[in-house]
Amino acid sequence: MPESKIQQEISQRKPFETAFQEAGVALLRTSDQLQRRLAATVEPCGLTLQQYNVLRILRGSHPEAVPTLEIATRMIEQAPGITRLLDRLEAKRLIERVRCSRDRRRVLCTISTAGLDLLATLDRPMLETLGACFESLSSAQTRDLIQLLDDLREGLYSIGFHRNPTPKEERNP
Amino acid sequence: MPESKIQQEISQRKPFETAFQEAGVALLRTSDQLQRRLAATVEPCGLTLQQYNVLRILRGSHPEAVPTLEIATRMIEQAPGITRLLDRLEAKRLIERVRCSRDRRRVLCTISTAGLDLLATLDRPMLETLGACFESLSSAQTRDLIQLLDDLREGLYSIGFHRNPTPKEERNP
DNA sequence: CGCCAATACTTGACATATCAACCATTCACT
DNA sequence: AGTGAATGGTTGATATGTCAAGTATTGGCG
Repeated sequence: MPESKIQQEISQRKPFETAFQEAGVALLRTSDQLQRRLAATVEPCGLTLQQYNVLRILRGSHPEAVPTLEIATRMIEQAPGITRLLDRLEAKRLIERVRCSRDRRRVLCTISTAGLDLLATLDRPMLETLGACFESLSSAQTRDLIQLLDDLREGLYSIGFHRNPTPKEERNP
Repeated sequence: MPESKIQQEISQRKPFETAFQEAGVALLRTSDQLQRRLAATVEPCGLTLQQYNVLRILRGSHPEAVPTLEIATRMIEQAPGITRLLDRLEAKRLIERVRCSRDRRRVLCTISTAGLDLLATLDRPMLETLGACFESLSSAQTRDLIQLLDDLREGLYSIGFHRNPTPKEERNP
């Protein structure tokens, strides 16, 4: 097997110089594919994957509200445009926002009933999509993959500009 | 170990229902982090990661030209906006485009000397960034990761690459 | 030859992402 | 209190991504 799989996929003529390069390309490419399939699953509901992600976060702590920037730190992908993301969800009446009375700088976000209903209709499709995507991996392989990715992120965070330095304590809202 | 690493990172209270979910989140999140570090490495040269990727593809087949859509298929991330991506690179004089005389529908792209020079200055920084990112993985682990991602994509491709066929319902007004 | 479908892009309209500058509020300290 | 720094979030300019429809060219078929 002179050629790697990724090399064939992107029709690359020269082999990778280092395994890092191949792993990097494989990671980015695989993630992109998964992302597209998940996005296609939520798209019929008029949601982007990021919007779906926000709703999941809010459902996770429902009925407690979550301040804006804490949502940002919990996102799977870094989202600097969190305000406008929330604007769109609020415009669709899927979330509600109120200013915190104890600390008036904060804006507390809650998922609405409509949001909960919408998420409920997506639960099964999302699980099915994910299941289909990971069908080719055994459960042992899936565990290995999780472990490797965890290790990889561990190293990544030590390099710099990480968002979640320390999982901070809960603050009473 | 009641909590998984990812669960801590995104401050998730409830554990994942399936290993697929955890693996999916880990994959997307790790990829996002890697992507940001690579993007930060090419950014000082005024390039996005996608633009860098195009230049790499063109250098790979230099001095032979590559038609537009073939670039798109070789990209790491799917890029529907390939035309405008090339427009920007051409505006910066990093690539050149000419219409193919044998098949006048095609547009052939070549990397310019300036493009080659620019890439040359980025070779070392990119290798260093990648090396730093993968520092926490042994070479055996890196190989395992590549293999797992390859297997995963294998399954992904078999699901179907087509556009979302379901004609969607009307969205929120 | 003449027509039509397929190919290879290109363009326009719109949604979203990104970075920096900004405002309001709170905290720390004198 | 009173000032300055830090925090929490918003906004504006600009870049980029995405989908649908459009143009030009080619290849196939009668």
